[in-house]
Amino acid sequence: MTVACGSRKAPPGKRRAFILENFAPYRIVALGHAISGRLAQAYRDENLTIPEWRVLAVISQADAVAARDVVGKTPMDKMTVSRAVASLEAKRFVARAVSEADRRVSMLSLSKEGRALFDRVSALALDYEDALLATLEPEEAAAFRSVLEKLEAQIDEGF
Amino acid sequence: MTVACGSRKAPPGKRRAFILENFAPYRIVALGHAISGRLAQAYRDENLTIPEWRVLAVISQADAVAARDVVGKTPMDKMTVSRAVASLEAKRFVARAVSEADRRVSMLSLSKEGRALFDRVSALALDYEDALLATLEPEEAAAFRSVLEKLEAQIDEGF
DNA sequence: GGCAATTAGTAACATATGTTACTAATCAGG
DNA sequence: CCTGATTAGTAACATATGTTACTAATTGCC
Repeated sequence: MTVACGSRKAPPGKRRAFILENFAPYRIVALGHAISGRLAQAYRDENLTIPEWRVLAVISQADAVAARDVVGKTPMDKMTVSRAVASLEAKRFVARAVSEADRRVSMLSLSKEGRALFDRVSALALDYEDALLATLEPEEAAAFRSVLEKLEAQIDEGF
Repeated sequence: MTVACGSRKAPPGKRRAFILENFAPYRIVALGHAISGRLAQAYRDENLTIPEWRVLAVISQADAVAARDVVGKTPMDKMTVSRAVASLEAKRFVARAVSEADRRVSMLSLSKEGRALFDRVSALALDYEDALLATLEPEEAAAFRSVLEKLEAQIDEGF
C-alpha cells in the first residue's frame, strides 16, 4: 500500500509532458492489439473468431459452464458471448443443455470435436506465448507476471 | 505438472496445460481492454473517440504531421485515421494543409482549441496512469517498462 | 518525356461489436 | 402463492471498425 511513483495530485505549476510512446496505458493497449493480431492467424486457420476461441478456452477448463460465467471471466459483452456460443453450437464444437436447476441458463460443454479443436489451437497459442516471451530472462518474466497481477488488481479496484 | 513459464521448446510428449488466466497474451489484451474502457471516460466528456484522441496525441508532439505518419506511429488503420482527422477538422481542433512538396499528403496541425483540448485530456490521462501504477514499487515500474520494450521489440521482429 | 509501379487518402461496402429493449424464468417478501 | 424486482439470454437496432477498390499525385526507369 505504498504511494509510489504517482503524485495523485499535481498542484505545482508544471506537469510532466504527455508523450504517447511513454504512456503506459497506451503501450499496453497497443501491445495487446499487436498480439491479438498475431494470434488471430492461428484462429483463422481454424475458422475461429477471437470470441469463439475465448469461449472454447473458458469451457475447456470445466465440465460445464453457464454462458454467464464466460461473460464474468472474460472481457466480453454478453451479446458477444451469445453470438460466439451460437456459432460454436452450429459448428458442433459446443453443446448446450438447459440447466435443470434454473431453466434460464444454458450449460455449455465441449464436444469431442470441440475438445480436439481446442487442443490444436491451444498448442499453437502456447507456442506463440513462448516465442513472445523468449527474450525475457526468467526473473523478468516473473516480475512481469507479478506486475500484471497488480495491474489487474488495480483494475478490479475500479481504476 | 508445471513447467513454469518458459520452456522454449516443449518436445517431449506432454505439453503444459492451457489455462486462460495464465496465458500472458490474453492477460495483456484483457488488461488493455479494461484500461481502454477506463480512459474512454476522460475522452467521452470531451466528445472524443479513441482514434481522435490518438491523432491529437501524435500531432501534439510535432509542429506538423502527415496522416500517414500517424498511421505508422499508432495501431490504427489508415481509414480509421482518415475518419478521425476528418472529424477533428470538422470540430476545428485540427487544421489540414496540403503539402507543397507532395500534394498528396495533408499536413496536420493543432489549432489553438485543439491544443487546449489536448492539454486538458492529457492531464487526465497522466493522472490515470499515476493511479494505475500507484501500487508498483519504483523497481517494479522500471522492470515493467523494460519488459514492455522487449515485448514491443519482439512484435517488431514479427512475433 | 513517357509510362508502369507506388503512394496518400477516401468512398463504398462488409463485418463486428456495443446498446437498448424485450421474453421467459426465477426470486424476494408480503 | 401472488406480485414486483432481478436475471439469463436474445433480437433489433445503432455504431464502429476493417476491407476492397478507386482517384490523384508522384516516383523510377527506359
